[in-house]
Amino acid sequence: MVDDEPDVLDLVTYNLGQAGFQTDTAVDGAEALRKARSINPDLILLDLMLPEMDGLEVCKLLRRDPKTSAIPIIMLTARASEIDRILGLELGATDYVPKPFSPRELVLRVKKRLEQNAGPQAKTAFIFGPLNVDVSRHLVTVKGKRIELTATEFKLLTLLIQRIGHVQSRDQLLRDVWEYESHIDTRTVDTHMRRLREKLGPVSKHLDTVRGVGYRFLAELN
Amino acid sequence: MVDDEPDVLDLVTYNLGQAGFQTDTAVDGAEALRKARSINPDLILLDLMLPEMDGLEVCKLLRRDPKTSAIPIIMLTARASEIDRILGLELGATDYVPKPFSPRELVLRVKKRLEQNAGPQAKTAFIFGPLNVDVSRHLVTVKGKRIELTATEFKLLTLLIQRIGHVQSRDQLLRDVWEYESHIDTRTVDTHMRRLREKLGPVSKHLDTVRGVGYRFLAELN
DNA sequence: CGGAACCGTGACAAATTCGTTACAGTTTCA
DNA sequence: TGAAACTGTAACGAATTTGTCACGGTTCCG
Repeated sequence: MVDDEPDVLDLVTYNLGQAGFQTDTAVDGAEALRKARSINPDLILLDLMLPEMDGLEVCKLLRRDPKTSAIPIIMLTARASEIDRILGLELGATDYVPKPFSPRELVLRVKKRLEQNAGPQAKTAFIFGPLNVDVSRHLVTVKGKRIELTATEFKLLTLLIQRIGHVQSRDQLLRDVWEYESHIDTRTVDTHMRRLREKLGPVSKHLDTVRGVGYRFLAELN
Repeated sequence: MVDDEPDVLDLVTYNLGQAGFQTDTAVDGAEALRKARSINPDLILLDLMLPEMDGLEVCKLLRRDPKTSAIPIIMLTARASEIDRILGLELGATDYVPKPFSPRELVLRVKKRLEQNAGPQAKTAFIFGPLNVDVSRHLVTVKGKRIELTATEFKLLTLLIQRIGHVQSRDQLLRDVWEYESHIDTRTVDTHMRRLREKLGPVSKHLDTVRGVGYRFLAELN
């Protein structure tokens, strides 16, 4: 959500959180653009009255960028004129909610919009610096260059990404990637991890070994 | 429990004590916030009618603070209106009990709520001043700087944190961290504690030796 | 006060973990 | 059918972790 009023941000993100959504916030257009490109959110709540770059401009830039052009944008504003609404929608807003609004109504609209998107456009693409992973396309690229992974390697990578930050023990990975049902003593996870790291090159630094525990995918490298 | 009526406080805490719960009390919002942050209770009983800062405000602040945001809050009040209830629930209350109430009913509700929390929503992130510990991410930071702990050190730290304030004997730690099944005479707990303290630096003051008994994690440093 | 128990500390060696190489069986595909 | 790719296992060794021992300072109690 993009809004320069902290109270509104807090109230709406709280309500969305209660409804089960993960949220992130930005207080101005520049931050919004940056985050949209790096996080690739499922939907953006965009206030029109922003400091410096107004919401319409932000919307325009989001729509122009291939990385963000498909993200649904719900515009929020106290502006009631028909011209503003139409302009916003023409510039690419998905929907329009006038302020003041009830958080419940907003949550309901967000829910509905995401349900509509759940089918063909569910989030399946992840970006981490030079690494792009598109799950539905079975596509991994590093700096735009395509990396060929085997089925098992791809499954391992995407599972770690989906559980980003959380350490997965070898037994967990055997259960969830290999679908083993009981504990066995094997080094096969280690071997696949090595192969995956080889193929990914330097971005394999995102694949972190926690000694004595397991592996995890790091969103950020320090 | 937070209430400005001493009779109510005494009655409820007595009944909760009889039911086996440890309790602590606050008579106003400021005290409640301070204690919630330092004690990190399993649940808060919060009266709406408080002097100075009312219960809704306290609830709001508790929910905003990462340290206290996950604590279940049961609201107590003589206010019967639906608006207040919805507002309270929207601000983050877990449940709502109208005054006057039977202490028995309250204890039962507390019990049920705590049982519901015992399973899938167990806490995995802890904050103590500069120290952050995130169990599922296997992440420990001090002043934002990541601290690398070995598997055993991490296990020892998190177990003491989960049993915060309670002294764990060496035998208990050997059983629960090392998974030894019978008593052995060893100094290995002491050694790991030393290593953990070394890595944590000044915040290791939270790791307290109780001579002749064992070790505990202190929520606050005096 | 002195002795015994306790615990922090430094040093060392054994144990464990995991990256790596190599190999062989299985599967896939032209 | 045969070659290539995939997958899992075994063995080796480097790095890290772990546990033990001995010493000495601190605390407690008779």
